[in-house]
Amino acid sequence: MATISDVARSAGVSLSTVSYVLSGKRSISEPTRTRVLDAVALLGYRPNAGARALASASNRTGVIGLVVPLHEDADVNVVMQFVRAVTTTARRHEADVLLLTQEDSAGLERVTATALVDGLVVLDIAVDDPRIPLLAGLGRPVVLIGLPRETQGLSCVDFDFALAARTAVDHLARLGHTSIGLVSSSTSSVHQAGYADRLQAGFLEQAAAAGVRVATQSCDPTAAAARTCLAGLRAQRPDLTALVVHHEAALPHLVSALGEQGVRIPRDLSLVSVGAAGAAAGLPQPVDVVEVPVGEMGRVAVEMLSARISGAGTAEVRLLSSPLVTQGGSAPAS
Amino acid sequence: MATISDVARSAGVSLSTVSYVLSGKRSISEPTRTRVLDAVALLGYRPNAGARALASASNRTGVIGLVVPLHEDADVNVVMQFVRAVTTTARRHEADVLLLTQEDSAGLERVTATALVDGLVVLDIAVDDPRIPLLAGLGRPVVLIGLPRETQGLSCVDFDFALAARTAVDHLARLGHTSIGLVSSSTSSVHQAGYADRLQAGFLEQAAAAGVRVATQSCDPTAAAARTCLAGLRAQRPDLTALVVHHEAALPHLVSALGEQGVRIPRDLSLVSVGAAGAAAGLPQPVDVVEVPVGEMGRVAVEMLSARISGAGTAEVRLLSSPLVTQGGSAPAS
DNA sequence: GCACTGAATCGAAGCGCTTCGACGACGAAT
DNA sequence: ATTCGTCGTCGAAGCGCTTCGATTCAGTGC
Repeated sequence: MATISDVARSAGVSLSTVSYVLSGKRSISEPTRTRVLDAVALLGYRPNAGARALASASNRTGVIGLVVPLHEDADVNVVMQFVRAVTTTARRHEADVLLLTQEDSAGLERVTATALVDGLVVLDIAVDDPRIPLLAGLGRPVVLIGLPRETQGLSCVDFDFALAARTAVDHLARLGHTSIGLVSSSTSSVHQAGYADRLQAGFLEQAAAAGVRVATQSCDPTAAAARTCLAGLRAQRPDLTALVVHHEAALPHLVSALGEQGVRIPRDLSLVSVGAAGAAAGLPQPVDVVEVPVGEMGRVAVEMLSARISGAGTAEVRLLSSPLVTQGGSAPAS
Repeated sequence: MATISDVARSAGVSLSTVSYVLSGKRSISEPTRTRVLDAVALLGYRPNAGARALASASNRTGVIGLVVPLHEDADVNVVMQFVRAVTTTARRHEADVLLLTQEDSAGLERVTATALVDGLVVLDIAVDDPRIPLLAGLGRPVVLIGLPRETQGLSCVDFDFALAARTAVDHLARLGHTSIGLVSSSTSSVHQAGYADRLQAGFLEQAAAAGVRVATQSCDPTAAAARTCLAGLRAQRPDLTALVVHHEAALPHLVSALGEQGVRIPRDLSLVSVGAAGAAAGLPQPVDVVEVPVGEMGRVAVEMLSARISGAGTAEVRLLSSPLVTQGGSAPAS
């Protein structure tokens, strides 16, 4: 590997001149600039990332850490969407991504204390996440994806699940539906993350405001569970004419089950799904959706982190929202 | 952040003594050792990773790069299994993982040339992968997961798909099956990767050797495609009594379709799946499996990379295999 | 008693880079 | 003609660490 002094020698200038050509932090005459750049190209010189980080006043490594859940009941599709958005956005900010798993709890300390990373994006934050004190004590910028109970001094990005539910109920209520069911996930991590509860709160609030009767039921992502879930809802409210489904993995099974039972969407039942992009694609029956903008959340998280790393911006909570998209999944109540 | 000189001052020793206590590369008296370690604990000292890599003779950063496909038709489940295995194995080798996406083609050069990583694990290698010349010219250890046409001087890990197919056919032939179908994936990336072809070659070879009649058909991972695929196979060979399925995503649809058509496994049809771990779990009918040991492949890749980074080992190709596990998916031909 | 060994420690060099303070040269202003 | 400011460039310091002699101080053998 060529070093900066190889370049300096080859171009017949001093070390510092090469550095200034490359950083642009001082003016350099055009002929010198060209000679240096030619030497760089000739030697295929790339500055050593470690040395650069060591020497620079800002002390930045250009690497951000991404902490992902790799346990069983994390939705791999959603995690992958985050990963994709975070890595591509990081690249736009001249940063690379170091991957940490949630299980490697010592990793947070390790990569920040040893200055491997400039900051962290942490996925899958629980309402009472045990890592929060640790993260706060790291002395490095951190952005959480998720909404802990106490957000004082923390940067957080999340989707406004309560608003999404209110939007869905409002839409259905305006169509004349007066009895609406809610299907949510039954996995514990989803509940620890709190967003299921926030969504349900929004659902109930808007239903109360609109005078809508409700039924709620959790569901596992299997065909059998979907049938049981539907039966449970009907037992609670035989007059159900609409469903809000907040469970991307169970959605296909629910739609199939409805199809098998001869329930036509939207004629017999209106259905609104709240879930990650693509979750409602390729289903045998149409559903309306409020899309959880997973990629957007990852993008915003990196942008916030990047700002904080460069000293700009302060801790803030950003709740994203997205519109309900009708695609034939709902109809006026008959 | 405390530096090594803070520790030295606090312990009343020289810089180098602290370094030797921490690395164990020279003998240090017990009292001094203790004083230094106490100071380290007191100050919460963690050596700066960049400085360490810069100064050390080995020049290692303790970071390996992992190049993953993030495009649409990559199976997220499989990718995630690789990621999990690679990160956990890397940790056992004191390394962290930097994530690169396949799309970021300049990334390979960037992270190696700037000495961000000590080596690379590259997933999803195509038979004629355009990155191979680039990877060879990097001057850093690289382990490929997949099997390119030319493996000269390259470290590769893959599953022996041909052997898996021969195993499956042999198993079925011994049960008296004389007409066996093969279902494979139709996505182009699967074929570029070459393993589908290797599996098919093994399938045909063993079938010929055992005097078994065959039918082959590709399939998309949807319910409709599964039905079409089965119809296609029956059209080729109305007497089919067994199926080898090499397509984890289509497997559930195929099994459902068979169930709907009243085909009982294993009474009416024997079915062997070749696919990633967990792909055959939770199906409504039993299937036998030859498991593609995705996690194992990731583990072996990191182990090989780790050896090459520390100067040990030479380029080699490792083909893993795994046994056929019978779990009620096959029965003697009637 | 003396050179000799080995254990324990230190000082200094240097990894590859950034950055600060000089410094010479030159045109503008006085 | 002298001073001043700018521009372009250089040298040296230093980021935090590892590592290679060198040094000191027992302890050993003769």
